[in-house]
Amino acid sequence: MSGMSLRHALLGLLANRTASGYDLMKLFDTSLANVWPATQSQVYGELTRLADVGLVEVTAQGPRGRKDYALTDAGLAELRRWLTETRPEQPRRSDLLLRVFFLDQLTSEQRLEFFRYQAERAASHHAELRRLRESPALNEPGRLTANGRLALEYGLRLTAMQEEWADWAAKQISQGFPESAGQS
Amino acid sequence: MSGMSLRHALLGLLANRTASGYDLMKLFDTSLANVWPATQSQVYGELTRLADVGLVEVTAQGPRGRKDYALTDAGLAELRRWLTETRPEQPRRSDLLLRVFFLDQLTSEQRLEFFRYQAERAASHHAELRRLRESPALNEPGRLTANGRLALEYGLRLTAMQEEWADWAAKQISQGFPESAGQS
DNA sequence: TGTTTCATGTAAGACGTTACATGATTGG
DNA sequence: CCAATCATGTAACGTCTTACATGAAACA
Repeated sequence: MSGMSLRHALLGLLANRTASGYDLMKLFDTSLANVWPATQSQVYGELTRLADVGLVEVTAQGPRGRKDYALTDAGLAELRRWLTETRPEQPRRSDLLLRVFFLDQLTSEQRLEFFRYQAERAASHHAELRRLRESPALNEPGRLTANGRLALEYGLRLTAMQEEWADWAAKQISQGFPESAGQS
Repeated sequence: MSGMSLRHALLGLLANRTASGYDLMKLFDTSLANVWPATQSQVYGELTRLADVGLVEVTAQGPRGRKDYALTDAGLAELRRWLTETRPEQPRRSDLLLRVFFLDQLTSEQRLEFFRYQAERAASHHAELRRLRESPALNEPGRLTANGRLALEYGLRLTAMQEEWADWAAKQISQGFPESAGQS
């Protein structure tokens, strides 16, 4: 009962306009791809559950069994409650940092390679986000895009920091730190 | 079959010294708490599975049914394979950025408060990590602590960046961006 | 003798992923 | 008429969390 963020992502998207499960899927693959990916399976399942508890409702049926969902008053209230009364949790698990803890299992050369790769990957991710910032989709006015720019700025700063850190770590290692622990 | 990082966390810890499930739990609660938390339930279950596939083995039985586990040759090989032949994935979901996408549901005042809180929280997390850096546990020599310092530096840079970003976003908002969208 | 610490295990449920399955409609 | 797109749904499986359950040994 702690997370449920997929649910709130759906409510948030429906606050803008009504949409079908199919429409919502596309939004997850485009605007929300970098902050909260979701699969088709999840979207349809959660929409049914949301309708069951009255946070959304089907307002129209289209061709091919299409159902248009809209936010109910209860749904909007729940969205605002989530935004104001609950606090975001930062992610606790890092695949990257876990590896860093066990890096003494490798040779200095391999450790260097590890951080060089991280620096490179962060740099290319950063470049990708810079391209996204200049893309036309982000520069037309609109609610989601205004907020999206704030999120994008986070990504730019994060990837910049990651590159600097990896460079720093590589330098530490090439200066013989930590005392070349070697294998067992 | 993609992740399995809990498995590798256990292998990594057992590369240092043999340990019981109980010992490993304590290590998860201390050294790995900030990079890969795990519950008692998970640890015991995964240890049995690791023994089943021969990556670890029980080398001694102690009082109270205690089992000491050690890494096998296959286990060490798997640990090194994971470190060198697989690439870390960065986390894709952010509870924080998801909220940012829907912030237009709030008033400017509430949005300001949101970012002020984020700045504050990042600052206090940063301070906590600085305290950890000066703590005696981090300053005795040892394999895990040398690597831990690299991970800690990441945390310090991350929290610093988060505070700067939140301050920046608050400033954007107080300058009337994005054009005070208001409620529906 | 009683409490704390050590020590291991199982079960139920939420969430997420991948794959399977089905079919209508549109457009060339 | 055929292919792509639109559109929804189910099933199996893996991981993680919370809670339940049990008991031996140490120590005061």
